[in-house]
Amino acid sequence: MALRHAVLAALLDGEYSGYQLAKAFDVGVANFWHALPQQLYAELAKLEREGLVSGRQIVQETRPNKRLFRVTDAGLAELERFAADAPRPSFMRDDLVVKVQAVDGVADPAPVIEQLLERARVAEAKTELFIGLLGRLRGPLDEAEFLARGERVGPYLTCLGGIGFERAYLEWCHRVVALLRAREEARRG
Amino acid sequence: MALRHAVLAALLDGEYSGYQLAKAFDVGVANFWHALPQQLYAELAKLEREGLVSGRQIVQETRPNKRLFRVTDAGLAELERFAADAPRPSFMRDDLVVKVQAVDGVADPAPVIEQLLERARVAEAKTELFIGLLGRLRGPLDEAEFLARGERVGPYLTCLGGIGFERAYLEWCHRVVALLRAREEARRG
DNA sequence: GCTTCCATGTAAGAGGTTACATGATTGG
DNA sequence: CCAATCATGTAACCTCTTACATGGAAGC
Repeated sequence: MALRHAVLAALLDGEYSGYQLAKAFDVGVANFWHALPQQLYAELAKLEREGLVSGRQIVQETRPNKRLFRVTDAGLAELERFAADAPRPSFMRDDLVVKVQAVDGVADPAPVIEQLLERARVAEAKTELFIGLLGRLRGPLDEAEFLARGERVGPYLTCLGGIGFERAYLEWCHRVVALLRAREEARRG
Repeated sequence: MALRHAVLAALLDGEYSGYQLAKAFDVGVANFWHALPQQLYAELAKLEREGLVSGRQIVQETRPNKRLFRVTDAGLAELERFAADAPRPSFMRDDLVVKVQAVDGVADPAPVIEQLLERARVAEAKTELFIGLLGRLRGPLDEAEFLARGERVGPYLTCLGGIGFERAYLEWCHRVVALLRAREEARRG
């Protein structure tokens, strides 16, 4: 039951439609939570029924109509309650890590190496994206200034976390690839 | 459908019971996948029905009987197939990150700071655990030697990844805590 | 005596993924 | 002309979590 809180947290930035949220929670982008569009539409409907968000219809002519949502006072109270709750520990569940764990049980490590390289490219792309986002968040201020006196530092901090995570992942990918290649050469040569 | 592959990967090390696997996939330890005991018992039963693992009963006198499982040839083939499959991207889903994202929407950041400090302690404890595990995995060899010529480097590599991840998380926790505290002081003073 | 460890499950419910459905508009 | 973007959902399915159940042995 934390998707609801992720949605509420995202809506602290302003009004968004399900579609816009879906992009923010997308596979390639999501710096603090991931969810599919279907989940978001369902969750928004539920949150609205419970009075934690309120939506208003925007009639558009050249495009489909949309509904913009904002957090209600009850929603803010729910977030406050959530923040004070004991967090459930977060879990590692990553296909690629399982493949590396199993890498010396399989005959051919080549596909794993390929996937590590692809994941490294993804990490680099995400990092650049995040760095751009940091710049937009902090506006004209420099980082120290923004962090000390900016109004909304939450997204900035999670973005910094995302960069740190991606850099750690990138380094690991490179290290594992170098090692698997060295072992392959040793085996053949 | 990746829990099955995580189980197969874990069983590459030798024969284990559901109970032993449950400890390895436990909340506090799990360095490459997390799962609850119930999931593992169910998954092992399923894997056995499908012939990917085979179990043998160990009758014990002072303790309950147990079943030890090992990977079959069909299981190895399944792992091989899995390793070559396109990986599904791994997702960020972490309560604590959501709380930080929302931290400037809530009145009192104190509980979030407390949780970040606790998470930092967990990261340190896990890191020590992982370092101990590395030592046991590499045995008498030094790291370079083991990585170059050791037989089973998969678990070593995922453990290195776990250490890198925990260190990144730890640094982020410290940074966020320092910042939130500075802002609290500025707000009050 | 109380807790923890060993050892294995069942059942119900919450949460997440995959597949499907619709339809105009904008860009290459 | 084909693909992507905008915009919102439903339905079926799979996975994961929570709660419950059992019972002896070893340690404090």
